[in-house]
Amino acid sequence: MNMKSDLAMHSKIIVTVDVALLTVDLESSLSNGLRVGLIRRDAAPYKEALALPGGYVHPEEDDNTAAAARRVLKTKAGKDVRYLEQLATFSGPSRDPRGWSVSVCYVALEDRETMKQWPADLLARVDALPPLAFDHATLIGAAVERIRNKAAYSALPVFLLPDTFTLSELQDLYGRLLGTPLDKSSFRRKVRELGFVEEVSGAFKGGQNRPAQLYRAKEMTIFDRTI
Amino acid sequence: MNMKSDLAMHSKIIVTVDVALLTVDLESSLSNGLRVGLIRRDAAPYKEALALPGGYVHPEEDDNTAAAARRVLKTKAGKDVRYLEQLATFSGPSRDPRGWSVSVCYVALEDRETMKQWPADLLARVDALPPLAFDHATLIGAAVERIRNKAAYSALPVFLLPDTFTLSELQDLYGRLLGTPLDKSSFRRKVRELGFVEEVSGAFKGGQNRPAQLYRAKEMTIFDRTI
DNA sequence: AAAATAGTGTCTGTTAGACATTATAAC
DNA sequence: GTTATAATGTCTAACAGACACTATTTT
Repeated sequence: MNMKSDLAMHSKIIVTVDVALLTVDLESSLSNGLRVGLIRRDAAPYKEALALPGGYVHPEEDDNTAAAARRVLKTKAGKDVRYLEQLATFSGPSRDPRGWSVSVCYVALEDRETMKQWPADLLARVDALPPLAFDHATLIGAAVERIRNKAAYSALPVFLLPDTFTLSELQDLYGRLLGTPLDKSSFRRKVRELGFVEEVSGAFKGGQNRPAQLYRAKEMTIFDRTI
Repeated sequence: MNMKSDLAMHSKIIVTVDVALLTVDLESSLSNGLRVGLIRRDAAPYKEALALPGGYVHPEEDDNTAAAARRVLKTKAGKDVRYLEQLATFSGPSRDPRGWSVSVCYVALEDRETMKQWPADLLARVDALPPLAFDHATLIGAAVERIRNKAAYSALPVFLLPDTFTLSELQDLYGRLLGTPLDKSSFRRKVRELGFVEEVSGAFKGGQNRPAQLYRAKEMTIFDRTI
């Protein structure tokens, strides 16, 4: 098999990116609160169906697939995403009815406040997904698993919270991701020793009771290498 | 930008797979013993240069990129690989002189005995790589990092050993991957409680001294989901 | 017996979970 | 004061690292 025939075959492959944009709703008490941002497709295939934001890679425009993913999100959400990480690449002859396709899938994290601008009916609970186009339910499952796994040993979940947050909110978030309630004392000990947050001096969040100290993520904690 | 122009642009993208086939040489005392299987390219670009085994995805033949990676390895090594895992996808306009390219990269693990059939001069130490084609040095770096990270909490490294092995060999391997000598007693305690190996009853490995019990990996320990 | 490696036992400092206590606000 | 949540302190059981010890082979 020579290169010419390889190239001939190759040209049939569809190359896209898809992004699982995750956020968490700390209000909802049922389920873990994880939600994913969907779009409603305006073209075939799967016209009118719900799907992850995604699209073709544009070689003239995109410097790599991560840039393509950022461009797609910028188009759909109107702003740059705070955190983007490559998840995995899905491929095969039947996942896209147009033909043999490769989709490089990314996970993005955004806090609930920022996601307010996303249409509420397109923010689906990840544990109760509606029917989705392509194999996007599978991608979301992989994205959720990735973020859950990382919650156990990294500071990454802070991207799911606003710029400032209380330790109780952070604990609630980790508890939801890990699927188990955490002990307050142990959690704070851990957070202190890992040292990825710092007090916002003098800033408190008040409620019906004792106000809580606000914290922010320390500048450039190394969360992960992004490719 | 309509779909037609998208498709037109899209057809320029080169889709390949590359495989970092890793093994470990427990004899070598200098370095960690990790080695990667290379090939010498027989066609442009980078003709005559050293590179990872890889090639175009064949839509007619391959059911997905993992199948393409297995096919490439089968062609180069003549046998099916024991362990294959998707690593990451690398992309961009300049990593391949032929044009905008996407390479889905895989990590494969094989034991040293099996790798004896690989030409010795094409088994490079990962900590002293020769000049390589494309961005393959980067891919190898990512592959090594992945395997090192997994060594800390999984049974995956057993694929770097022959079917049967002694606990001392297993400890040596983990120590090399983790970059630190491990305590014999603690290591055995851990291996016992994780329970991913079992004795091969009556089988011992003799040397200049007390023979060591041989073990094998238990059938279908779950190492990881492969996509 | 000496040498070398396999394999086990024990001690101890650290840590994570459980839970009690104190602190500070609203009402 | 009561109530609610923030924040800290203390106790304990489990565990990991260090290291000593025993076991079994070759020479």
